[in-house]
Amino acid sequence: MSVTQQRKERERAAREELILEHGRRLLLRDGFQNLNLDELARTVEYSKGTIYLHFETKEDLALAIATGALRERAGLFERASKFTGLTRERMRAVGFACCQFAVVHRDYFNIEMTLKSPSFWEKASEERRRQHGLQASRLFHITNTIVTEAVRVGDLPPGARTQDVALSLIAVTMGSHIAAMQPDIQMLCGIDDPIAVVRRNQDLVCDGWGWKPLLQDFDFAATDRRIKTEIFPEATWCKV
Amino acid sequence: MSVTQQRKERERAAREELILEHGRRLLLRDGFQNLNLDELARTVEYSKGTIYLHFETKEDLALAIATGALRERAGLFERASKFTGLTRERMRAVGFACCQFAVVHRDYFNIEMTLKSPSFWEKASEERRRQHGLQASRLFHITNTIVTEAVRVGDLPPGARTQDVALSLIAVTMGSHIAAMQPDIQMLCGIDDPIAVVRRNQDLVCDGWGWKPLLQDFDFAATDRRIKTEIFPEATWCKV
DNA sequence: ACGTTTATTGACTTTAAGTCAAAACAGGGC
DNA sequence: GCCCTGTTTTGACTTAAAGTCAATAAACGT
Repeated sequence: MSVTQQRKERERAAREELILEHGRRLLLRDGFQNLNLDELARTVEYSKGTIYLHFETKEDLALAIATGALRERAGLFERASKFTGLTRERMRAVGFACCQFAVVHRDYFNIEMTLKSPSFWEKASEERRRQHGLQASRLFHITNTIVTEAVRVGDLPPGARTQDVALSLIAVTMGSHIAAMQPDIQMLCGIDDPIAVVRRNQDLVCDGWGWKPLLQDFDFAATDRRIKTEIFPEATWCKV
Repeated sequence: MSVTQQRKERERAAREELILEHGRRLLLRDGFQNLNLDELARTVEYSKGTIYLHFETKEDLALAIATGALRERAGLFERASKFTGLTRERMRAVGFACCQFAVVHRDYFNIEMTLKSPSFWEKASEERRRQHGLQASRLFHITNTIVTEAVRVGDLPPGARTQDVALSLIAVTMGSHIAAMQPDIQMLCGIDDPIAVVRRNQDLVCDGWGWKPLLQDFDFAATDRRIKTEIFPEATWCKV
């Protein structure tokens, strides 16, 4: 590839990044339905036609934005997985990463929900769906690796299928994030700290599997302090 | 109110029911975004204007459909809550009800997800939002009542806040339904029976709270048989 | 400087939600 | 049965926004 072509490729990538950046802002502000590509075009100071040179459809754009966020989340998971300690402490660090992400991208889960419907998914391009799947499996594998290690060292019962453990953690985390953010559920359940809800529910599921050490047998507050100090010093939301 | 007015009111209600019925079918087939009110008008053999005499916006219609489904779900919960036995068995009956609903309305959760975004919610009418909240709180109270009873009789530790227990069950159920229905997660986790995933995860959370009797100490297969026989004979999906 | 290729544009097409003036209908009095 | 009046229903119209593409501008090589 010639030098000129390389430069053009760089410029193209920079422009795509610019569109994604402003797109993310508008998507979070307005939701997918109300995201207006004419407005986005005005904002990034390119024509709508140019946006369509990068993204096949509005859904394609939204999926690309979501994938970017997912990549960032996977990055936090990776940092968390480097935490040293008992397997349950390491899992806790991943849970911490998940909350850190939720705090920084407060409304990301609303977008993620929009994606889950088949009628959305099928309007995005093949390639972008692949990219999204790639990041999703990164997240899964980080979780699953720690679970596998836990079974190996006997912190989890030998009968537990690792994917089932990972799945239960994914499900409870997703569900807790959504539920704890709903105003009506907040009211009914008297929630004042949604993040605390997510972490408590993750603990419940780990305890449910009999993942040692159980909540009652160990000082996880100390673990949280270490996670915060060693891995996520930027996590000002964590009061430990 | 005159006899004529009463008849007109009945006819109006019947028409609304007709619109909701066909609306539900099209909404499940096409998703919210692709639901076409011109097509719906043709299907119910009324004009689009008439549909707008019943519903302020497309969102309003979709919310009404969702509320109908929620009402049905609450009905199943109510039936389940009449089950006699230990508190954990009664909770299990409610979990069973939830799965029964999920089997009958396989794709309902996709719709429910669409609702959760503020940009959707704010386009529905005040009254329909109230109705939806009403049904949601019915569901919550059935769950919460059983949890309260469990704390009272000592099946749950006295320290547990009942809303926290209820919330964790709501969250894990919601999350499991969504996660277990996603094709990519099914692939990664090797899911062949999504309903089994939901029930297992509900058990994990109950065990996590220390809700007696724990899974390992009791024959819940016998409970499931009783639930099926006594409350949900129509639940052919349940193999016990 | 000039022709050729590539990149960008925004006016245009299309689709579908939402509106409302006009048409159809129903009920009651004669 | 017919007309008049108030109510219901309609579907052509307005509007908004996604997506397209012929025309234009910029970049490039000679």
